[in-house]
Amino acid sequence: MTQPMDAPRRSPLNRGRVLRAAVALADHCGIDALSMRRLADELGVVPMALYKHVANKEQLLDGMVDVVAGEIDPPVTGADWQAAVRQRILSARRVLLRHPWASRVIESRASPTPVVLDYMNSLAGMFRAGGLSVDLVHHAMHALGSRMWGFTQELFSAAPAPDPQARAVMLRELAGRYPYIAEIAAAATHDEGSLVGQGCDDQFEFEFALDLLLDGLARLHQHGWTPSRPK
Amino acid sequence: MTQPMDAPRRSPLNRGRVLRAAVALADHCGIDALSMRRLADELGVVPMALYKHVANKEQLLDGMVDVVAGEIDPPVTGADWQAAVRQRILSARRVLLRHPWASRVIESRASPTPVVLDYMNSLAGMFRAGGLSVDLVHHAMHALGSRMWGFTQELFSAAPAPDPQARAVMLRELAGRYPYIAEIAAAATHDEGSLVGQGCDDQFEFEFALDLLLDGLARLHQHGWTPSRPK
DNA sequence: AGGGTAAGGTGTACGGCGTACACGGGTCAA
DNA sequence: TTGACCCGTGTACGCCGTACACCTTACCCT
Repeated sequence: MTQPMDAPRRSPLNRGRVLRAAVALADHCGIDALSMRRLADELGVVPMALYKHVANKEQLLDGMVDVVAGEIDPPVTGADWQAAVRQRILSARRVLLRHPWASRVIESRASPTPVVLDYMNSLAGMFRAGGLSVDLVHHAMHALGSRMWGFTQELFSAAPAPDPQARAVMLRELAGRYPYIAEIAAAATHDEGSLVGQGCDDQFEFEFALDLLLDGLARLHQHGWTPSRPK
Repeated sequence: MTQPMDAPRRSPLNRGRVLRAAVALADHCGIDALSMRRLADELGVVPMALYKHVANKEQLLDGMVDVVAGEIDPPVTGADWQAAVRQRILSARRVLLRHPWASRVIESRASPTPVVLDYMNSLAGMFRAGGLSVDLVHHAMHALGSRMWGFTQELFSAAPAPDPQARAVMLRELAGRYPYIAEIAAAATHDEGSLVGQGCDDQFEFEFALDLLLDGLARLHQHGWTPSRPK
């Protein structure tokens, strides 16, 4: 009499379903919309039910990072280390662009999960395979920082990109107090779109900086850099 | 009868006092402890009183960033651009180390305040004074990213730094799954302290990466880099 | 067959948060 | 005297994460 057959008795939750639902929710509604209550709603469940599968919200976020880290392509083989690292990081970037919330969440993690360590370990291994010394690899990882995940800070990315006329006005008053920023913005708007943040090609900027670092590391490596003998 | 003289009728709040108190509170108790209620308590006032001086918490955080940005030394004069930029950024770093919460807050701002624009503008001006093209300065600013504020992500910095014995055990099990991370950690611990995050000298890592970028930019500049002709 | 155990979903409740809104007292100009 | 204002107050709302006790269901062991 407890209607055993009309509702197909939804399959029980598990950690994987919770994490995937959380990623989907963050993808669609933004990370700020991700609350335990909202996520539970989305899964047709009461908030406290989630705590049977994740210890708390921090661990939920850890798990979400694992999900996106798992989407990064494995390393390519048969290329020189610089190209291989470059490709891998650009793959990470493509993943991060699919999950715009992820960069902030990655930064906010207190300690790395095994999946995150896997990625970092494999990246370090690619440098090592190219012959770089342990010390140089160490510094390389630090120098890359969050860029190894395919994102850069994008300080102040929220440019509403107004119409051309309003933009010209804005540029003019910018030029008064911030001439150097204004000239950059002006140059960028000539080429493409709007103000800084949209007027410049984020992908180009990312690759420019990545190559600056990788080229610099390659140069140090070629010249036999050692900790005691900088440059 | 309303005791007009026993309590010296505390001077009225103002935006500056609110911001300075917020900075002090974040310095002492961490950014997570900074709530409007707690800050109001600290100022001997009711929470809603703060809203007469800052529009909301976001604007409070903006103001706090302004306070710390104001502590950065002005540019030095008479040095070549590379040394000048380097010194300025290292000054920013010293400020940020005094306010450990600030890096996260800076990253979280949606759009720059005038004070923040001042700093970025002046940094761009230093590059320009060195003769770099507008485009190269543009890319330089992006490549620096948050590093222009003197910090790097410090992904996963929270290493409790246990005793040497426990560290050895940890290193051993690290070596099984993450050999390349383990060798870095091992090399770093030989030299100095504990695991990654403490075992390596953050200041050295920062300067290494900063110089890698600045040297790379200098090289591009020397070789007459233009947007169309990379490398 | 029966009873114990464990897994997994529920309901209620607590303390904290940011902040909208109406109010009150003080100061000062008209 | 009156009224406008500045600026601190009090109350209240809706959100958050999550502790804790509870109930149902499924399964295993005797």
